[in-house]
Amino acid sequence: MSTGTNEKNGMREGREDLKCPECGSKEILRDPVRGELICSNCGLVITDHLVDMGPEWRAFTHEELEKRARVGAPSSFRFADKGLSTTISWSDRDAHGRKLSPSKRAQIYRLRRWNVRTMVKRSLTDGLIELNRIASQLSVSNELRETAALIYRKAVEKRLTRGYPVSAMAAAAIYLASRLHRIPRPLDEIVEHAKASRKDVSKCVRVLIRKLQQDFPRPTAKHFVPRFAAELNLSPYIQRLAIEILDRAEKAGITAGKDPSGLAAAALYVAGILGGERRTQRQIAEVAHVTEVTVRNRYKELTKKLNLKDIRNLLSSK
DNA sequence: CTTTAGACGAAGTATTA
DNA sequence: TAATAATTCGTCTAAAG
Repeated sequence: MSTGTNEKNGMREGREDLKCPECGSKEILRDPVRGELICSNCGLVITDHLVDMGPEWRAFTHEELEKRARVGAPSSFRFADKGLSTTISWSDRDAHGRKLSPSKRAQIYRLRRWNVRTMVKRSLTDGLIELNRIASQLSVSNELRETAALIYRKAVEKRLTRGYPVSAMAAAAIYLASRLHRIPRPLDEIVEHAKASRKDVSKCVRVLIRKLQQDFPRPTAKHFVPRFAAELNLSPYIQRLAIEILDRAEKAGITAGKDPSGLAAAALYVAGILGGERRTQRQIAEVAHVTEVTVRNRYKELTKKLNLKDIRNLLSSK
């Protein structure tokens, strides 16, 4: 596919000099009317996103299907549905049921293709706008946004977004991107900011995983530790302690089938107590998006099956 | 009054036949 | 596809601090 140049981890590190994300050209023109940036080389339209005002302008491609548009108003998404957003049926007959002449057929065919393309464009831009809205509220990094956008674009190209709420698909893309970056977030945390039900979002996640044929590493408890710890203002020492606990839990074989974020929560809870930076179960449960009950159960298991007395020594000896 | 602990059925998930 | 097992959730009760 034509997106082949930028693979799974987004396109590049967040950089502020202007460069086309698609072809790398530095010749970026500014459309004074719309405020859009256009790559003069490949015609890519780069919009700053409309909803938030973070310092980053970020880059999403609405074009890569047709590689022209070097002059005049770039064929932006706005231009796409001018007056012709009707659907065109796929039958070979006209309104009276008569068969169409070959030349007519060819003409209609071209119309249909054009029509489909504009629809693709529309769902793309809608989705990317929504994606950016959610990402802003979650304050995720730009790299992650781009990865999410890439996932979303692939989904649209493969027609996977049909039948699902735009917001659900966008949320799912962010969720999966965060997994790719090994900075997973609990699904519920993302759902909170999406205009869709948890059910729909997880449905979209499944669809994407299945149809996109891409490896989305499963979150492990350890991946959650830094984020949770930061939100709880726990020191790096406590983090190391928690990770050590998780290592042992894994060796003890009590992690299988358990919710990773619940596990991370409990480990931090124990580590906090051991290290003298205690947080309540309530606090921890909140940032981990699990219930206190879950924190308790995991915590009980950890203290029961693990010998935790020597952990401090073990850690300081490292 | 807050935190912790435990019990119960409901609900969503993963595994197996 | 349907049944089964394991897990988490929500809510309630109660003890401890």
